[in-house]
Order: sequence, then structure tokens, then C-alpha cells
Amino acid sequence: MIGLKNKVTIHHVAQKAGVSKSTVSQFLNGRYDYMGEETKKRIAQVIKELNYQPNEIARSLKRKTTSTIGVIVANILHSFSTQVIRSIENFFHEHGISTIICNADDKPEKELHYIQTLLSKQVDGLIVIPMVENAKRYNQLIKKKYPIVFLDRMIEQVPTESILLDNERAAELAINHLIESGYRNISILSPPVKAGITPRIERVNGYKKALEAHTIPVRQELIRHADFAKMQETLEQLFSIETPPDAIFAGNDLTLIEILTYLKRNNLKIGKDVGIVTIDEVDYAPFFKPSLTTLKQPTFDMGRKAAEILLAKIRNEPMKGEKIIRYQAELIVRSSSTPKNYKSNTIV
Amino acid sequence: MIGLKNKVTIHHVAQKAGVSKSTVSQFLNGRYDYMGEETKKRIAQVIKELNYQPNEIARSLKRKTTSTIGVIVANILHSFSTQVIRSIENFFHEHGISTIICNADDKPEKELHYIQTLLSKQVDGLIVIPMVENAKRYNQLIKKKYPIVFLDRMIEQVPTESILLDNERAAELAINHLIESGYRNISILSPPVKAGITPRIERVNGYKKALEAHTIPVRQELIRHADFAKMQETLEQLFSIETPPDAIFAGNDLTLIEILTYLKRNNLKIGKDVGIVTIDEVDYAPFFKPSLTTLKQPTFDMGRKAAEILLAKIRNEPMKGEKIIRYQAELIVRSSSTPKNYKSNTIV
DNA sequence: CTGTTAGCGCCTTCAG
DNA sequence: CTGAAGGCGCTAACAG
Repeated sequence: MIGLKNKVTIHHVAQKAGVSKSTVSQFLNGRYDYMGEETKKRIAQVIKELNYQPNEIARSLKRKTTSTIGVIVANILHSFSTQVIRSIENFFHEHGISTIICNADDKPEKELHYIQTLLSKQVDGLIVIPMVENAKRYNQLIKKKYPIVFLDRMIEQVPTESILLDNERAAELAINHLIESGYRNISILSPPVKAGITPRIERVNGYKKALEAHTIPVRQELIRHADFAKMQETLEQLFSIETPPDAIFAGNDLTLIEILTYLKRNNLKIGKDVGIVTIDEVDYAPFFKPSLTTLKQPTFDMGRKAAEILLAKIRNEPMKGEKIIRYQAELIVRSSSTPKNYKSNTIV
Repeated sequence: MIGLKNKVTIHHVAQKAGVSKSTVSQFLNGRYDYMGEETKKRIAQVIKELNYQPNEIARSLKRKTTSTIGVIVANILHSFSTQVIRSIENFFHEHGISTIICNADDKPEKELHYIQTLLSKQVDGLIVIPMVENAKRYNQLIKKKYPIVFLDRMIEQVPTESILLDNERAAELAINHLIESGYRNISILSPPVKAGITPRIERVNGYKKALEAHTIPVRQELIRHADFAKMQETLEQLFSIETPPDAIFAGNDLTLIEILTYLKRNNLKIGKDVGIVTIDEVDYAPFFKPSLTTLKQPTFDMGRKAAEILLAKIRNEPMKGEKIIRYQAELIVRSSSTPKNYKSNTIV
């Protein structure tokens, strides 16, 4: 449709420099093993004069490599996604590889669509926060040795490198901390636990394990999942039960927002009426009042690791080690989980 | 390097369907004006069987259009950037166009580098939050009729479509509101005002205008700019002057974080000791304590508008109307700017 | 209605 | 040390 006119190609450069196209090509690719100093200089000169830029598309067609990778996140609204994206983009940029970001919006069809377009664009590999619904497609690709790495979630039926948080351990950390701070009616709230959303499942497991380890009975009514649209309603219910929670473990940053909104609306004091621990370090955690206890995921490392592995796969390096790689969350204790019945009221 | 083996091309499809490549090509491009029903079906069938997917790279080379655009943001850490990106990606996705996101990290060289790679990748157009340093390069492109639209900032010397906030008016709104709430020593704090960063310059202008309109003297010592690394120090100084501020207008979300951190550290009460209004609606504004008065930018609309204009340019549609398009910010009054000396202490 | 032909811009043997 | 030739996968006239 458009296309810059005056597009200068390797042909023009060759002409003006008085050499053949292939010589220029060799120059461009640093293959001046036996090229004359003179020629080299002349070509460099002409390239500058003409402001010539190789057409990557043509190059890609020939080379069968685009120096571009794709990343598909389930939902870009999560801070986890944005952080991990930044880390990935960073890494690949250092390696001269571009990154195309896609947001599947939690919709399997949209995810599939992105897989297709990215492949048709011949991206060299894919990092994805995957949904089980597309397990079949992933397996096809993997069978063809197409480089893919999963992030944040794994799919049982799809045996590919997956970078995950040690979710169970993370939840245990959080719950143990709350128990030790004197909370006993601890609730866990998160978006729906559909099959295949690893973190949510594992976090509930960790939650149960921690309670059991402290011989605190697991009460189903304290384990809640809801779409964001129904979070307020769910919280309403949660606080209407006979023995309402005295602490909540928030499954992620968006859930936390819902909880904080609810608490404020109902004038419940954080860390006093209800203790809070959340997964995902949100930027306002330190100066919120009271400051928020969080489980910080090593998003930077996780993103980087995913990128490193993908690059290795693209380069066809042998994969050593486990396919499932786990990272530990770090508990950052702040005031929202202050010991219950803490004497002082200096909640900062 | 890699490249799926067994790559099935149009050639295979043609063979298996017993037609020629061009027939398949026509089929793919919906040019079946006179194609036999029979043939059509056969081709469709074979495509499915072979799981054939057109190679967009080859297609692009021929068509001279990649169905991909690039967006370069100055700094992706600003919520403005992420929001606007989402809006842009959304729009183009609806139009079957992919988006490559790049983060220039406030570094002109990095921005230039991205311009080059994106162009070499033959993207069909560019949306950018630009830096003056690259004005020359932008002008070269514009001269060649290459589609570019600017967002958030304009560059005087570069006459291209630019989508901006009405920054002056926005700042006036904020300052007027603070004045009407009884604040008199109003400070404005933002990152450095280097040449060419439109919003910061215009916001200071609006700030001054509002004060003058109320015949409140403009005090230079209340107008502060600093790198984030030096924000705390700057705030320190700001509050050490003879008549320290009783209100601060935060230039953006990251600045706000610095301010809130400082206030908490120094145990200053928001909305009581110091009123706060910030530009950029941060997600915690509503449930922060006290809730935060913000100027909400219509990021969704702005991003979409930029995308629409870019698409029009790509399609070579004539540009009508002004090159500079302004959007109004909306003042959302909450508690952080409660009238001074407000009797009740129910600051919510 | 379908096939032939001729590239898009670049890379890569293989001669010279 | 350099050039000619062929082809990556697809499109687009133009013939049949």
C-alpha cells in the first residue's frame, strides 16, 4: 500500500560502489575475509551516503530466521505480566532480537489466534503464559521442535520448559506468617481456579498444607474464588459467615485491589480487623497505610530465565536439567499483618 | 538457524490440490471471482489437511506491507505508557495489524536504534512518544511520507500529527481546585524539564497561569524538578524553605510515589498537612487513605486516536483537521485535597 | 476459470 | 578477492 519510495536496495549500493550485489552482501555480513581494503571503504562510504538500510524482511525470507520472538501473556493487566515482559524484552534487546507482545485477555481463542499470527510472521520462538485449552496446538509445535517456553503456568500434557513460582511454598510462607502473627481464620481469595491455571491451584494447596501443619482445620467457606466482577459480592458473603476471616491471603494484585476496596468501604481496619498478605509486590505496598505485607515474586529473574532458555532452544543448544524450574517468593513483612492484639497502636 | 522442518508452502498445497501456485494464492487472497466451486473446495480441504499457513514474511516482501506497526515509548514505567499501549494494541488487533512495543528508556540513542530496527523490519508506521534529540531523523521520515504520529509530546520542528493532553488546562484545573480548597503555598514537582518534553513545560505554565489568575505570587522555590534518584532530597529541600508548601501537584505517577513515600516517612498527613493532586489516575487512588485527588488522562481515547490517525496515514487517506490534537483531563476530586481547615476529621 | 512468468531484496554456493 | 546464478515463498499481471 505504502512503502517508502526511493527505497534504496543493495542493488543501488552495488552500482554506486561499482561492485556486485554479492560483494555488498558479504560486506554487510562481515564476511570480508579477502575483500580489498579499498572496496570495503568504498562500500561503507556509499552505504552512508545513500543512508542504506538492509531490508530485514528480505533477509529473513532467505535466512529463515526473523530475529524476532513472540510473547503471549494471559492477561496483561497483572503486574506480573508487565514486569516479566520488561525483563524479557530487555534480555532479547541485548541480543539484537525484537519482541512482539500479545495479550490473550484470558481468552483461549485469542491466544490461539496469536499463536497463528506469530508463527505466520515466522517468529523464532515463543514465550507464553499458556492456557490448557490450546494444549493440542502446543504439542504439535513442540513435536516439530519449535522453540517454546512456558511461564507462570505449566500444562501437564505439554512437556516443555516451564518457569514457575514455587507457589505451594509461597502460600505456605504467607499462611505460616499469618498464623504466627496470631491469625486463625485465614481466608484465601483469588480469581477462578479453572483447570490448568497452575499458580492458583498450587497456592490453595500450600494454604491447606500450612493450616494442616498447624492443625488448624481447613474450612471450605474460607477458600474463595471469583471473577473480578463478582469479587465484591464474594467478599460480602465471606464476611457474613458465622466466623468471618480475621486475615486474607490475596491471590494476586488485582484481587488485592478488590479486597482493599471492600475493606475501605466497610471501614474495616487493615492489620487490626483483618490481616492482609498478598502475592505480587505492588508499587504502593511500602507507603500504603498500613504498609502491605507481600510475597515478592522474582519476576525479573523468571522473565530472564525464560528468555535465556528460549534463546538456547532457538540456537539449538541441548537442554540440560529439569523442564520445570521453580523460583522462590520472598516474604516482605510489613504492617498489614502485624501480630494480632499487638499492644502498641503505632501501625505504620 | 532453526525454521520448522516440514515447512509446508504454497507449492505443496498446489501440488496436492492439483492446481497451480497462483490459483492457491488467489484463493488465499479471496480473489475467487471466477474460481470453480470445485477447485475452491479442494484447495480449502488440502490447506486444512496440510495445516498450511501462509508465510507472512514472503508475503510482506512482495506486498511491501507487513501489517505490523511499531510503538516506541519514552519510558514504559509510566502508567500512561502502559495504558496507551494497551489501547493502541487493541485497536490494531481489531484491524489485523500486529504491534511491536519498544521502550526507549528515556535514552535518545536507544530511541534512534529502535527507529532503525523497526524500519528495517519494514513496519508500516510508527507511534512514538518522541524525544527532540531525534528530530532530524523524524523529519527525514516525514519528508518521505512515512507514517508517524506522536503521542504525549510534540516536537516543534517536526510537523506531524501529535496527540496531546491539554496540559496547561489540566494543571490549571488542579491548581484552581487546590486554591479553592484553601491552599496557598502550592508546589509543583516533576521530573526534569528538558527541552522538548511538552507536558512538563506546559504543566508548569498552567500552574503559573492559575496562580496569577488568583493573584497569588509565583514562587520559584515551589517549582521543582528532579530525577527520581534525587526526588527525596529535593522534597527535603522543598519542605525546609521558609514557607513550605501546604499542597503539592505531582507531575506524574512516579513522582506521586516519591511524594507519598516522603510524606509517610516524615509523618506528614495528606490532606491535612499537605494537599495532594496528581496527574495520572493510579489504581490505588480510590482506596488509598486518604483517597487521592487525581487528574485522569483519557489514555484510552488518546491511544485510540493515535492509532486511528496512523492507520489513516498508512492507508494514505488525506489528513484533515489540525495536526495537534488536544484532550482534556478530568479532575477526580477525592480526599487528598480536602478543603483546608475542614472541620470534620472524617477524612475518607 | 487457471497456469505462466517474472520478480520482491537478499544470501549463498561456485566459478573465475 | 569478486561476480553470476539461483532461489527463499508469495503475488500479480497477463495469457490462454
